Amino acid sequence: MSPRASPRDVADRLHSAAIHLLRRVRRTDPQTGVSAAQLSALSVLMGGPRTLGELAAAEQVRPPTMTKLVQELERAGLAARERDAADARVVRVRSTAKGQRVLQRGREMRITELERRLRGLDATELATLERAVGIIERVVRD
Amino acid sequence: MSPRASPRDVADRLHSAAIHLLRRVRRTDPQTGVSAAQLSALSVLMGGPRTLGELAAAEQVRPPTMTKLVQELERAGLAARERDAADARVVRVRSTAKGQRVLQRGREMRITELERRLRGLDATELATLERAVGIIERVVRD
DNA sequence: GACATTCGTTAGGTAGGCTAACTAATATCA
DNA sequence: TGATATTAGTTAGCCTACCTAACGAATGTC
Repeated sequence: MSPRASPRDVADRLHSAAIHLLRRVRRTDPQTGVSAAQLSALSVLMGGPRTLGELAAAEQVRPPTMTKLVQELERAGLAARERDAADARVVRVRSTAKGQRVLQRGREMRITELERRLRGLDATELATLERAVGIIERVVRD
Repeated sequence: MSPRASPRDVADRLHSAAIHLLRRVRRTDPQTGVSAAQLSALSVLMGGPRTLGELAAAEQVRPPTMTKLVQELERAGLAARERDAADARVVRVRSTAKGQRVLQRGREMRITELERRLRGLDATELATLERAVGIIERVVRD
């Protein structure tokens, strides 16, 4: 067994790995027609409508950023906005059928390369990755 | 035990986790005065001077993007440009001593933010992350 | 010497992020 | 009840990071 890794070592390597991973998948980006930020927001909406604030929190961006992003999605016909009946301040965002189709297709193109590489892993490694992803999401969400 | 995750699911969530992780650590960048792109370019220059084209290729961006980036680095005194003696078309870029110091410090701030979050994990989780990072590095390296 | 190629820059556009300041709606409480 | 505070989202304005197209200057080729 290797000596126990310090949080600092893991942080350093995790950071580096994340950069390299994203650079890798980014290469196929232009072919998808949908940006990473849009895909990511759409995937949150797959779980059902969200208020703009919830979306911003889920995506870990500020509200004005999400306002713009949703405007883009709306213009592209991928999402729709509705005022809440009970509280007229809130804006409810939902993905359209088209949005769901595009998400499916765009996501596929984006991660196909990554997926192909993961196929070479054995079940144990895959399970480790899965657990790690859960930990990362939790740690980052905070 | 949850049903075994498919490579596709893991790829999807891993991709998403990487996006969120980098968004998070990027927030400390403004305090360093150096952006992520600049840090990344600087780290390439640590390996010695590069032509602008080589830098662009290494960073997987187009030449005009790198032109601007290097102009910023130069303005900040972090890198220097020199015309090649043999071929007057090429521009050779090297990092300055200040650039190297700033790279070190900026990288540290990013890592520290992440590290702070990892401190909350127990030993098992940290070990899982460590193994996962190794797997990711191997998978992405190709 | 004419032409093609290569390297880098300029010009102009898009997306994605931020803060500050605003409007509108709702909640609180004297 | 009416004044005040809080909350949700938008607008305005700025920045960085990317892109393509078009260009100038230097070099290579025939």
